[in-house]
This record gives sequence, C-alpha cells and structure tokens, in this order.
Amino acid sequence: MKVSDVNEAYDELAFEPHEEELLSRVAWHYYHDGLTQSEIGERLNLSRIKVSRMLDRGRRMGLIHVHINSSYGGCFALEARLQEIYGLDEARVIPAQEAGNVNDRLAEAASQYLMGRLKDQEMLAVGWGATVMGTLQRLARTLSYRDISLVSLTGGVSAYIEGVASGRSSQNVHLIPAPLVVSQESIAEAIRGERHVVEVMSMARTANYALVGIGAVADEATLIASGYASRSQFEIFRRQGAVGDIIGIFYDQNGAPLDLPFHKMLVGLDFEALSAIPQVIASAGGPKKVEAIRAAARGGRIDVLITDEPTAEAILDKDQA
Amino acid sequence: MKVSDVNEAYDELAFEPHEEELLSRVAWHYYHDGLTQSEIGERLNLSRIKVSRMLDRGRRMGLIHVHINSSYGGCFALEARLQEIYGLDEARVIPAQEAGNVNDRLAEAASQYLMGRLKDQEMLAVGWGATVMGTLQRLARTLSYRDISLVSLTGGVSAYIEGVASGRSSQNVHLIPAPLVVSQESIAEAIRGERHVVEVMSMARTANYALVGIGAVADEATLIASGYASRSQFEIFRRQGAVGDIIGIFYDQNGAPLDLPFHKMLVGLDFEALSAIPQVIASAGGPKKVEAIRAAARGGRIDVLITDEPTAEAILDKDQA
DNA sequence: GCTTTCGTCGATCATATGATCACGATGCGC
DNA sequence: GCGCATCGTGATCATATGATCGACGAAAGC
Repeated sequence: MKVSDVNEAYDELAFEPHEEELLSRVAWHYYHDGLTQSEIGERLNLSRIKVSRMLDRGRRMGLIHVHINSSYGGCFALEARLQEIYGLDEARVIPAQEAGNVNDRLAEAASQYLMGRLKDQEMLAVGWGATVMGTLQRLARTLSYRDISLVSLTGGVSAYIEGVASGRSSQNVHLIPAPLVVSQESIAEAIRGERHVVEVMSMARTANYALVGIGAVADEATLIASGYASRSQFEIFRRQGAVGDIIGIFYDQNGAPLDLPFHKMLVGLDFEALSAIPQVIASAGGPKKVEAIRAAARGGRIDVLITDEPTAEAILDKDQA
Repeated sequence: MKVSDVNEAYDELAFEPHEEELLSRVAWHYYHDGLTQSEIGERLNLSRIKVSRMLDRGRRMGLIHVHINSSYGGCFALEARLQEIYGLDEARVIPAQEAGNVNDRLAEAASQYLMGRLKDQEMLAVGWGATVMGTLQRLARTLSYRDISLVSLTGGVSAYIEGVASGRSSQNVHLIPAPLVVSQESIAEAIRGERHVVEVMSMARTANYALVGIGAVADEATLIASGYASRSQFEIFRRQGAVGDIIGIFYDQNGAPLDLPFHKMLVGLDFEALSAIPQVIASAGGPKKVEAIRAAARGGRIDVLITDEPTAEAILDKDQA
C-alpha cells in the first residue's frame, strides 16, 4: 500500500527528464554495477518487474547501447546483410587489416569455419584454387586426427592435396587423377569416362560440403598463372559476359553458367552437381573479385561465403540500388 | 562424443585471433541479435555453459562495453565516487546543461529524490535556503496527498513554507515562529525557551529526514541577500576559517562548526541535533559552493548530497591529492 | 616417468529474468 | 454520465542464467 502510494505519487509527476534519469539509473546499476533487477528495485522503490520493463524499453529505445570492442564488431552486421540479401546459409567476414596477406587470412577463416562444422564420418569435396589449397593445409592437422574424407570436385587438385594428405591413410582421400583442363574436348570426354574418374566424381556428389574458390576474370587469375588458360581466352570470356568462375566454370553477372567451349575441356563436376551438394562454401576476397562473388551469391551458386570486410562492403554497395 | 571431438579439435588450434573472433561473435549474437545462450551454443557448436563463460570473460576483459546513451550516463560514476570518498549514503548528480537555472534543477532533483523516499507517516525537517524553498514548492503537490509531516529546523522558514502548506491540514506542519537570526544573544535565548519553540524543536529532532541547503561564504549568499548577515560579518567569518554554512551554522574546511558569536543568535537546532536525524539531505551546487560542500561532506555533516555535474567534478578534483 | 597442480569441462541446481494473465485505473467517445 | 478501449501494474509461471561441484586432461615439477 505504501509502496504503491509512493509509486503513484512518483509517476504522477513523472515527466520526461525524470523518466530518463530513472531509466539511466536503472541501466547503470544493471550493466555497470552488475546488480540484479531485484536489488535495483529495492533500492529505487520499484517492483522487480518494472525494472525489467524499463530495461527492455531502454534497450529498444536505444538508450542502452552495447558496443563490442573488437575489429570483428563491424563485420557481423555485414555478415547479417550478406546472409539476408543473398539468402546465404552463412557468411563470414574477416576484419580489414593492413598486416598479413588477405588470402592467408581467408584461408585461416575458412579452415576455422570447417573445423567447427565438420563432423566425423563426413566428406568434404574440394575445388581448385589458391585459397582452397591454403585452407586445406591448415586443415591438415585436424583432418589427420579425425574421420573426415576428402574428395576432389575437379582434376588438378592432386598437385597440392598430396602434401596435405601425406601421412594419413589414403583410403579417405579420393582425387580425380587428371588435370583441371585438357586441350581437347575428346580427351576430356575420355577421361570423364574412365572408371576411376567416374567413381571419384560420383563420390564427390555425395559429399556433405564443397569448398571452392571464386576466380575473377582478370589477368591475375590463378587459372592463367598456372597455365590452364590464356589471357586471350579470358578476354573472350569477358566479352561473352563472364564475371567469374567456380571450379573452372565461368558464369555471367547473374551467376548463370555460360556456354563456352572451355567448359567442355574441364574434368570435374558441373554446376548442377555442385549445387546438389548440401553446402557449398566459397572463400574469396579482394577488389578484383567483387563482381565475381556478387554474381555467384546472387545466382545461388554458393551457400556459405567467407570474405573480407572491404570486399563485403563493396559487394553490398553494389546492391544498394 | 562427436560434439566433444569437434570442440577438442576446435580448441586445440584455438589461438588468440580466433578466440577473439568467437568471443565477439558470441557477444554479437547475444547482445545484438538477442539470442539466448543456448541458441548461440547450438549455432556455434558450443555448450551453453561455455557461451555463458565466454560472455563473462568478454565483459571482464572489456571486450563488451555497455554505453548508456544519456546525459546522465557520466553522472553515475561521479555519484559512486562521492559516495565512496565521503561515505555518503547517497549522492545524486544532475547532468551539466546550459539551459535552465541550476538551482531550479537541483530543487527538482531533490524533490524527486524525496518523493521516492518519503513514506507515509514520516516526518521531514526542513532548513533554510533558496534551494530548500524551491524543493518544497515542488513537493507541495505530493505532500498534500500524503501523510507527511513537515517541521522546521530553524526559524525564518515560515516566510516561504506557508504558501506551500496552504490548503492542507495545518496539523502536520510545525514551524518555529521566529526569524532565523535575532539581533541579540539574550533574545535568541528567550525565544529558544518559549514553550512552543521548544516543542517544535524537539519534534524536529524526531524527524526521519532533514532537508538543508549549503551556503557559501560569499557575498552572493542568501543570508546576506535576505539581511540576516552583512558582508563585513562574512569577512570576519572567512578570516576565522569559515568555508560554508548549514542552517546558519558556519564550519571550517573539515566541516567542524566554528565558535562564532553569530551562532548564539540563531534560533534553530545545532549540528549535534542535526546529525542525530537519520538522514540529512543537502542540495547545493555552483562554483562558489564547491569548498563548502566538500567540507560538509568530509565532516560528515550530511548523508545525502544532491548537486550538479561540474560541481561534483570540482569537489572530487580537490580530493585527488 | 610419475605425480601434482592447474585449468577447463559439463552436470546439477539455485536464482534471475521475462512471458503471460487478469485486474484496475485512466482517458476517450458516445 | 456511462461504457469501452487502452495502458500500466503486479502475480504467477516457464525459461534463461550463472554458481557450485566433481572429473578429466594437460602441463609443470620432482
């Protein structure tokens, strides 16, 4: 009775500034002093439930702001927007940072992500690319302790996967024993018809996860550096509307695969098969890849994107319109 | 089994940057997205209890910072320090603000404080001063609805309390029917011996709260403005070490009352009687009063201090040494 | 090499929190 | 002036949280 009287009188005269003071005081006690809501209520002659409601209002009105004191802080908002706009299962954005190679840090992030996600008995299909290689190297230690199978999505993977797989029972590693690209369509067809290749490829279709890189249609592309394609080919691809590639398959700005002779010379899965894998994880970053990543995301080519902060911002900027 | 395996592998490679990322992510989900700890645990393959511990660590390490978006935000830290340093029961600091008279805002804060604190059947003793008057005016509406008794600590109060008390049953208001100061010691003694005065003063001793102002020993003092004292008297008080007054009693920088002839001409309670009241609430602010407030607080003359932000800062600055 | 100590883990339980409900007051429109 | 709607309140209960405990595993020391 007394208490309610007090509160009545209190509220009767409660105008805005006082309201704000009380709210701030409650918030201060709660967040700064670490008092419980009951303790605050006792002190300020408020019911516990009222304190709870005030805190709720304070949070919703933005009076109480929680800042995460970390370079990652700003990244999570980007992740949320990437997930929402492109319908991704998950996005990981690593903070901008001068020190350190971006690709190394992306590989690190990708391996962290996979380590937390891979369960025993599961199978990981890997594509082709520099970031994928880096990720696998970092994953090697974990994989060797665990019952995880590796399978390649394309040819040309053996070059870097063998070192990674060394020391572990080879029965869990299944590679397509061929290059990524061959010189003639007929040869590609022949290789794709090989029993062992067929087996590996059908196994790849059963993988739980696919880890792929995203390539830009730029002269610095790994495909060119490694001799699988030439600059003039890239120039042609670009004129046909190519903005990027995943496992050697070039796609347009909507993420739709192009109809290129080059694709017929690839040894590996096609987009349809790739999409059938439950979760396609792409790790890529850098200014040149912005358009390639955006198109892949828009086209639903990937389920999980791991990139860096400036790239994420650039991608989202383009979709503001 | 599987989950623990994952966690083991996870932690095995857990080095600092990854640690920070995970912590930030947990904090983001918790504070920004409003997920429960269990939900976060599911998503990130962590046990609920571990999420709880990470949040705890994040808070203690300062990774998670809660900001209260209000001008009051900075005041609470000052309040806490005032309470700690001077052993006050409570301190209230109102934010710095250009608009509005400081004394009005102090009176407002004091009345808010009292409204929240006064219970039915309780008695409030009031001293003399401009801020006290303002506070009572604001309290009037509340008091008239409630069973709160008013009593004066000194003479001279009737001048402003009558308007406040108008309309309510006078039986709850007990004033000393005399001026604050008289011209001769003998007159003061005579008044203090009057039956009615004795009664009111003994009633004042039983009050639950005392509300007083703090006066500076400066030419602008209300005591001078109202003709109770002269500038030359103040000059003498100052030379004797006076830094301020409460209910007409001047004290030195340690809050100890001085032995002045002036005190013998006062009609009201002395410091000893004042201190016997459970809670002495002082409301005062402004640059001139810094030293007066500080001395009163140091000397334990008051239990609750209501002041403004710049004054609180100035007071505390002086005690940094 | 074995033990000891430390730190971390998850299980359990007490507590803190917030969702829901029903009530009473206030203010509005008829 | 009288319902009616709306809001804010506290009571009750389900859930979320964090404190405590024992156990395990890793690193350090004998």
